[in-house]
Amino acid sequence: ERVKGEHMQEKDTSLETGKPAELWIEKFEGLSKLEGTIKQTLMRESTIVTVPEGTIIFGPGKPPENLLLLLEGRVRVHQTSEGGREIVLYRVEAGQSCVLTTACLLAYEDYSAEGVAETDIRAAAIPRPVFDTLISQSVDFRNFIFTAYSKRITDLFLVIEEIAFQRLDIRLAQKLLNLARVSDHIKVTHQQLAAELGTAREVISRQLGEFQRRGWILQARGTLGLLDRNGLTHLASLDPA
Amino acid sequence: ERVKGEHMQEKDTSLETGKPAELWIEKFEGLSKLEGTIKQTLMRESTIVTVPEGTIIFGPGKPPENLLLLLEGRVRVHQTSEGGREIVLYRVEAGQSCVLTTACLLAYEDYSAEGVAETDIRAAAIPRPVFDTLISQSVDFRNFIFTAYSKRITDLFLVIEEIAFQRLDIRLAQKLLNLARVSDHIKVTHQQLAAELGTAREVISRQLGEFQRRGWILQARGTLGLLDRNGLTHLASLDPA
DNA sequence: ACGGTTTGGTGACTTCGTCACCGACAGCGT
DNA sequence: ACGCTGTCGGTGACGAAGTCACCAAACCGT
Repeated sequence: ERVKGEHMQEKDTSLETGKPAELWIEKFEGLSKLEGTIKQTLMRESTIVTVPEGTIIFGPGKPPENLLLLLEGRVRVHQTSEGGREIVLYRVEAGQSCVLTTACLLAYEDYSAEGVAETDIRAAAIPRPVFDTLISQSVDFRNFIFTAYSKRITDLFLVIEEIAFQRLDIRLAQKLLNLARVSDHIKVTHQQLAAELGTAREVISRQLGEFQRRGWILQARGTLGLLDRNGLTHLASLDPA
Repeated sequence: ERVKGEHMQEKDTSLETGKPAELWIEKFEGLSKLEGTIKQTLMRESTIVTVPEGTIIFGPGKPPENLLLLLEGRVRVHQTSEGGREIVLYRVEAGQSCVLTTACLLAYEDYSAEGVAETDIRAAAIPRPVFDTLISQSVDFRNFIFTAYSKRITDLFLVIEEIAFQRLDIRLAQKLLNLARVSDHIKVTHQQLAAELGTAREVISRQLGEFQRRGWILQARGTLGLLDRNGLTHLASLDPA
């Protein structure tokens, strides 16, 4: 079950190929305004890595030794309880840094969270020593990192507020709308939705059944289609004032 | 209801009084090994502040402009939902830094959490510019800060795991044992316990009623006493394997 | 085509959250 | 002492959510 993808394939585009160094730094809002020399250090000392979908980037017993800056793809960070239940904590999108890896770099203590590549990924890997240098030399880099930490923390606050206080049908409706931003057709199993919301599969099944009875969605094995966005939107906007 | 304690009373012991500067740095495990010059900067540029119990240290609309290092006392960080329900996110004890204040220093976005002095507090306040200088100049200070962030994040992971997956009676038993580490007599209301665990007061009342029926505790208005630690301990150690 | 796995559907039951309401107690002013 | 008021806690009824056991249909590899 546990997909043990092989380790990252390192590839230094600036040295091994004749191509000009990729200007990936510009993809990061917080990094684009770095001083020129800092940018150069960053480009020179970091490596572009690619990892295939499904790879476990970090997790219990897998301390990452690099800070990863995501260029392409998406990483899901989730936690699995003893009872086998799972909850998604947050996602890291392209253009963001995967801060938990730094948290682990400084390896305070064991954590039970795990980071998985949800898609094929391209990322810039910054070795610990370089990270340290950059932090000490650049205000902007510091801001970038601290901002990333803050975002994670506030994300977690949100998750806590939702699982503790928000009704499940509302959260599910929100999640569906979110997943359906590209297309009305979503490819996801009940089990996956349960993990997204930190609940049990049966609960999702029943709730989706209700949504279908109301004509909001249409279910099929492994997929579901939105029929009535308005119905969902209305429910999703309901607050327990 | 909302206790709007007056603002911090600043008091620079090293300048205003003839007393020798307090060696508070040694109280912090991560700071005691700082280089001498860094320590001096820290001592010189920071201020000792005291705040009375009940003061709201930071919260929505109250961006803190200092990094606080707690010398004495305890800070509770909690979140209140629209519906008026409350949950305790974590606590900052003496010897730790109140990282969320730095998170807010870099003011990523609004957060709904709030920090309250649970006891009278003495803390060293480090202004933003000094914080920046220290971060850039000292590896050890960086580690201290990053470790603090990591701890908060892993704390939040724990909270999420508990509210999502753990039975309430088990969590309550654990909380009671935790509160009763000094004395068998705890001074706490059902409402407060509900906030600790992110649930409703009625649920706590019923659960405590059950505990009492089993002879584990004895209730009185605003307090409760432990009669049978073993019973509680047994329940608390029950895992949903 | 076969057997195993994944997916999802269902009923019965427990636990938890919500709502409405009530009584008991402490503090306080007169 | 008396009543007033706000806090604290108890309770019943109900709805929402999680748990358990089990089954059926769809899918997959060989």
